[in-house]
Amino acid sequence: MLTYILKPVPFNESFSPMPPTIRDVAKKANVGIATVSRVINNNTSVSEETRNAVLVAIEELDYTPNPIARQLSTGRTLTIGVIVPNLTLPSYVERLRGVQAALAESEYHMVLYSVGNPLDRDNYFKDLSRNGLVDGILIISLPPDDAQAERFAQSDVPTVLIDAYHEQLCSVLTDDVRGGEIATQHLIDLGHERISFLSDILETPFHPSSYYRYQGYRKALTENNIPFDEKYRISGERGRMYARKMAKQLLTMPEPPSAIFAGNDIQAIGILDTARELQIRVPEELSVIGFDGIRDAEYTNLTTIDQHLHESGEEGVKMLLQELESLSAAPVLKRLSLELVQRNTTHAFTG
Amino acid sequence: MLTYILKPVPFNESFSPMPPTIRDVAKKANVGIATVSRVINNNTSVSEETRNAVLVAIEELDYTPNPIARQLSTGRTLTIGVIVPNLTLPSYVERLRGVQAALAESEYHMVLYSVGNPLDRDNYFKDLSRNGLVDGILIISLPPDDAQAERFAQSDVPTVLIDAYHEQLCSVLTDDVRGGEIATQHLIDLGHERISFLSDILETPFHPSSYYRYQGYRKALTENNIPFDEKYRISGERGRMYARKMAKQLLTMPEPPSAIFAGNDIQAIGILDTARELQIRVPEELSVIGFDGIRDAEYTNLTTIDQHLHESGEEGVKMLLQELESLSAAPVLKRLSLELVQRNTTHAFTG
DNA sequence: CTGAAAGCGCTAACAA
DNA sequence: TTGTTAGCGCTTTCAG
Repeated sequence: MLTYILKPVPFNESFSPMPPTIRDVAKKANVGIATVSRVINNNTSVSEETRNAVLVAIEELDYTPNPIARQLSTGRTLTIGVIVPNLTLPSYVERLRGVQAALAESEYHMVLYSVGNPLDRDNYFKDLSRNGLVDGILIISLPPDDAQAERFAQSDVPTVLIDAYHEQLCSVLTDDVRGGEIATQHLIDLGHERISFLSDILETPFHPSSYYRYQGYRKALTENNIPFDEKYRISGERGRMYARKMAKQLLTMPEPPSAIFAGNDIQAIGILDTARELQIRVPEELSVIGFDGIRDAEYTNLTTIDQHLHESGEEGVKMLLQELESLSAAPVLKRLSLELVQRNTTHAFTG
Repeated sequence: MLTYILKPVPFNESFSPMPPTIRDVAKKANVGIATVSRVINNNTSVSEETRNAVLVAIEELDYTPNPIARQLSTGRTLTIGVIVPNLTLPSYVERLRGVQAALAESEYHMVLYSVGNPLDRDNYFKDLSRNGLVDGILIISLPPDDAQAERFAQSDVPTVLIDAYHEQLCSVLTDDVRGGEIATQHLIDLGHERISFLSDILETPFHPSSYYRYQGYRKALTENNIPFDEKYRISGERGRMYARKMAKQLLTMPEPPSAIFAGNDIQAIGILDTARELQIRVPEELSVIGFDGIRDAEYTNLTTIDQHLHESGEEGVKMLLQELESLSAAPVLKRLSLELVQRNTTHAFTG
């Protein structure tokens, strides 16, 4: 019999371990729960008097509406899912900063889905647009394949790609070909002709931007009638350490380049390391230009192509918020501008 | 009458814009929804036969359980909220990387609550532990006041501080005093006596670590019978540019320091900028040591005190996950080790 | 081993 | 202007 009495434990008004619900407020204010809901949601159809009574009850109970219940009821989560490769590269972080800054001014929160391997990526791509966990999706530097893009496009969760492209989806992009061209042209303008291109692997790219930058490099050479020489092109594993090794290979060959265009800033920094090690003075004896415009480029005084990473994040959010309020059909594409930032690692060719 | 017929629109089996629910699966498999739920949750009390039927139905309908509904029902969200200052400082990012890495191996997701100003912070501190949006909270580099800490401690959402301390809460900490001592001792060991301490403002600290490091600096001086000279201490706004200015002030005075201990790596890098500008050779003419062990320190070959930022994030998660499965009462405190990383910016004193 | 039914806390018709 | 009620999609007793 005791159990019977113990189980329900009703009306324990004095001490409530559970947070108050809308029902508690309604009871306290002597109104229906719908009225409380109206007050919470600023619905106009509530008399000033009633509203105040509810407000007082809310205050006294220190009540906060339960977002989960709200989400289930409305179908909106006020959450944006951001799918991003593990924060290994500074460029991802910088883009994320932009996303965060833009999202801070909206009513949306940000859930970070960090991708460590292709499987992670595929899982997030597959589930996130349909499990109701997010209202919108932002994908950074991870190009979806056709089937995945189709899935996103079909789903009713708006999706925007940043630094990735698919014809079916909205995207914020950089013109990597043009960037590669600008970088190379800068070196040519300085009088260089033996110009190397050092990057990560172009053939089976995780992400094709290096390849596009390479195309820009080739284009600039052609336009200036400088023959392309395969021996000045080198590519390998990603990362500063690998860049060092590649740079060493480049700089120790018989007729070394007088300038190197690196696929990204980190690789450019690796080149600077090697130059120091080999006692090659930069920029007097060797010009180096990077690509990205990460903060480290500033710290190391690296000349680079700034692709406005922060802005890419902001623009992505802006685009997504627009989709969110007016589900437009056609994919929008926004190209970001590029900027040559001259610092201390490029110099006129000196014999 | 038409409206009557149009409203319900039942049994539109052929094309369903809405994702399938547990009820659809139950219907298809000819079982009750409870059984489907059991299968989803790997409850053992289901016959192999029934289980298979359900699995097939799930497969055919391409069904995924709705996490929101689940959350409302179970009260668990499988989400960890991470409150972190705007990702402005590299050290925050590095800690976050650690958090992300550790969380990736758990079943939890990560929601980022980025704090731009004290108001943001107070709001997150106030609401997050009781609105049911997260199962646990990780706070990075944001010390709560007594009332806030009390609130966290009372709430049933486990909370762990990283790089912040309060007696009421679990925390992962660095011994900044000891770190300051190690850094200073290193310079003293190299024969330096005119040692500067350059940092952000100590008096009204947003975060007290600089002050603790300063204490370590003083302690080391005292222990080595080197009189402290106020003119060698300078502090000002945070950031590399301000550090440059402060360094200039320090290095252009009559009897400039032969070594500078910077409150953090970014400030140390600012000092290196100024040294270059003033044509003071580092480390031959000036030794510089930083604090933190961010990646930029590696890039710039900076000698520094590595406080294992990445590990702090991992440890924070580990601690939180423990709290999550066994709500222990007593606050746990974990101190991280410190490491002097000697690179190329410190050198024996040369008259 | 299985199904019916009662919530989880809220929103949104609908009726009054 | 208000209250009643029926869900949102799931988990979890409780019977059977």
